[in-house]
Amino acid sequence: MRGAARMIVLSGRAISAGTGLAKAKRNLKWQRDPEGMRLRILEAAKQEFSAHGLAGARVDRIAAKAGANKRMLYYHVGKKDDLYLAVLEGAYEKIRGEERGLDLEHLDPPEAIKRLIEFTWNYFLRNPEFLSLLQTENLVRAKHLKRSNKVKSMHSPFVEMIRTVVRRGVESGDFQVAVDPVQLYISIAALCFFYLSNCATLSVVFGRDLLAKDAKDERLAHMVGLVLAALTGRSAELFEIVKAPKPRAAQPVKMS
Amino acid sequence: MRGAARMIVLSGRAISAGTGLAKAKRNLKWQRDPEGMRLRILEAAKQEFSAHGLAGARVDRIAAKAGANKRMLYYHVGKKDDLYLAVLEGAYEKIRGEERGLDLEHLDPPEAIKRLIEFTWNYFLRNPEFLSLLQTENLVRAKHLKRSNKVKSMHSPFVEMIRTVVRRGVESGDFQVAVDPVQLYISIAALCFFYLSNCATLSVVFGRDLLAKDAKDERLAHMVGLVLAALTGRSAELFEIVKAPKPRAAQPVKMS
DNA sequence: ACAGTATTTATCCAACGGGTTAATTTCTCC
DNA sequence: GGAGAAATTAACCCGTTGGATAAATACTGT
Repeated sequence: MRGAARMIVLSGRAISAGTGLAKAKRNLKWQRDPEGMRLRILEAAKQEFSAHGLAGARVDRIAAKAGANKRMLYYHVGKKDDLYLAVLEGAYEKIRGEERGLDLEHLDPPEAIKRLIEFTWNYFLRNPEFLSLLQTENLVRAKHLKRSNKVKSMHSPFVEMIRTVVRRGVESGDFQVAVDPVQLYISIAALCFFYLSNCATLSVVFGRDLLAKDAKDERLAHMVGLVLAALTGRSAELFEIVKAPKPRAAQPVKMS
Repeated sequence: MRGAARMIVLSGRAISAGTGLAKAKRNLKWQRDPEGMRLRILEAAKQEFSAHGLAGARVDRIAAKAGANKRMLYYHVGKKDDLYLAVLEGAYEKIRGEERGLDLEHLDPPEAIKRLIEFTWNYFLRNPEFLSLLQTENLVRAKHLKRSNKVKSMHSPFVEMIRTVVRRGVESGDFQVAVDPVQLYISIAALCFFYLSNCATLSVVFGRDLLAKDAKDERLAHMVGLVLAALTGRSAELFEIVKAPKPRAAQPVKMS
């Protein structure tokens, strides 16, 4: 239940929306809005932690970004570490929620895998903070995640989903191998995750802008082609079908 | 040229190796060893930066770990950022060096790809700091890397190597597709990198120890199978050949 | 309208952390 | 054997930062 209807107050000064109303309570300095405040704090914290990591994040900056007094962070959430964990849990909740919304049961196996890859790719593109947060959490060896019962109980629906898709694919003859769904899930995540999270260094090393529209399209086509080719064994067709729309652009990297 | 022959002095106190020698110069507090000092500083910095990231790293800890006075860091290398860049450059130099040592020209294409994957996997396993450093650098959008002419000029030999391997594979009929070598290189790195760098969170999420011997073997087999199956189109055989040694262990993850 | 509570602001502070200054010691070359 | 340079230590500086304390203000039920 969000208190979203409430007027939002920034840094102690009320936004005089209707002037009339504001004048009525003339000495109004600020309004209460605990739920809204909490949300703004978590949103600001998410930005800060994903932009600077756990150690690099600054509590004061979070407060400023949330339009709140620093004390509010401790009042509504807790100390820096608690704040960070809350953000992390929120991030997992969000992706798990979207994952559940994507039912692939009714698609034929290759199509289902393709859609799974596309979803993962687009989710990462739309939620770059998620990538940073995961990296940050891995830097501290999942210290916080281990403490979090909430996250531990949030299993991704994808593993079981992949298991049945693969089984159906094998039975129908579409797929030639019954790969371990966990391995496949990790591989799909890996292909998307690494490209995007290491985009900056890769772009420098290869001297290409890997986030350009064309580059992203090409990457998605490659990933889908790679995985489906491996599963179906029909490499040639799949790689071509997938990248069909493009009339074969010249390769930007030159060799000797 | 390392001054390695010199006696190493820790935190201002000489290690009295030969007692006789030490007594000869009785009031000896410490010895000079600029090259050794620099190496120890960089090694300590590498550990610190990879363990805690750039913002989380502590200059004092680096000094302590190097058995040096804090001032030495600034004297021999520079400020924190310079230190970090030096470490990063060193890491790139090291991997590029090993990459060059691995000539795959004389192997037949599938074997070459297999060896490439194995090398990447094992390098990451042997040099986990490299993974952290890359993540850290990406968190700051490759800020330092962009400033580094040294790294920018260190092209990985793999891209060109992959290009010729793929071409040979297509010509010989081993491979069914002429994938873009950059995409393939990124994909191989991704499969290895993500699994290892996100090991901690993945282990929590899946409730498995992904670094157990068996898990690692299984992962390597999966990656080789996936990539080679995609390239050759012979999914079934490859996945089985690759994981042949194992008599099909029971799956630890249970479903409904 | 008023008492009590929930929410928010205003200040403060002790520890930390990067970086610097100045003195000390060892080495090298004549 | 000693002067000058190179390497190293010791001590300090000061802005930052996470966190805490206490006072003020808005809301709620009666």
